Amino acid sequence: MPHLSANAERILAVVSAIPCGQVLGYGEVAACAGLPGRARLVSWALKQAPPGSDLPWHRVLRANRSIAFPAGSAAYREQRKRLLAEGVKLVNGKAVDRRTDSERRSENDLDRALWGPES
DNA sequence: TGTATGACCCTGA
DNA sequence: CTCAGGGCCATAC
Repeated sequence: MPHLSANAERILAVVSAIPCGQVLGYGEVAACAGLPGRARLVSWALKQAPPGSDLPWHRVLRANRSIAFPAGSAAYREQRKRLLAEGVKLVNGKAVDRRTDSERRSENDLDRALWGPES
């Protein structure tokens, strides 16, 4: 196994800690690993990561929540497949994790209860 | 040593 | 919404 830098190790650790059904941006992962502004290092680390590992690489998206691979490529389809399998919706090429969705739903319910059905 | 490339990001127009 | 400009870091040539 090639020896990865400490930075790359931290990055991969953060990625592996992303809960199922949730997604993070490259920049967010970098910041979470204590490397703000080093989004590029995240992509590099993911490429270096051994295939076959349990690393949930598919939960890492762009800052705008879109898949980083060229649309239609094999990797793109693979990532989309894995995300859908975890309940992550893909609307207009952009991902919406379940947590945000349910939060928004309960938020709407609360708003309706407090303010009434119409605005 | 210097340039080019990438699973990127932010700001401003 | 798009586009351009600058920043970022590791690798390859």
